[in-house]
Amino acid sequence: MSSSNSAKKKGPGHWSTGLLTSMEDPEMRVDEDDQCVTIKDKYPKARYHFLVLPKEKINSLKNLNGDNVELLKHIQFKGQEIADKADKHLLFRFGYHAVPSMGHLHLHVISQDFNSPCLKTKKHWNSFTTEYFIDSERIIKQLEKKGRIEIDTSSSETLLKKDLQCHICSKKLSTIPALKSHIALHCVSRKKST
DNA sequence: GTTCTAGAAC
DNA sequence: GTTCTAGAAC
Repeated sequence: MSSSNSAKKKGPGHWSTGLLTSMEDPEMRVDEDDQCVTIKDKYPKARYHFLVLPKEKINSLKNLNGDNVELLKHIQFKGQEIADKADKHLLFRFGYHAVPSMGHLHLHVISQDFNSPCLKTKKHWNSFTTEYFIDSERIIKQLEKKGRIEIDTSSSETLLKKDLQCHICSKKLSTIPALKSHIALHCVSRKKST
């Protein structure tokens, strides 16, 4: 009896649909316009970590075609605007994960300090500091040129297992805590010193 | 994507 | 002994 769950209330759903839920929650929205919504990442991997999502239902990079170029340019512009508003003096990157865990296309807008307690694993680190993180500009150029995005899933998996390496000076570190202590010494994730 | 935790690594 | 990683989650 307890196994019947055809109730009208819809539950939280599978974890991978979490972004859609967050997108629709007004309290999560940092910014919104006719084409896209910006939210804070629920588990930020740096001091500033936002996600920009198109309102149009696009599941992943593989679903993009030449018609989406203007939308992607708009999403990147929005991301830059949000980053600028957050902190003009911090370096940010704007890009997509090669193989994201969460459904619905999302641009990561992330400051390059990577100073966050939510950054805990090798996968976290490598997903933002190796080629697993694909800059928005590259995605847009490839879309303009080829009309679609090709991702090599198996080589992406390999990237996540790479040895830990500082994104600024390339020093190799053996553990996450050692890496975190190391990057804290770099104060160069700022654009300028005034 | 996260949480939890066994056991590897130190 | 503690720290840290990595794999299951029904």
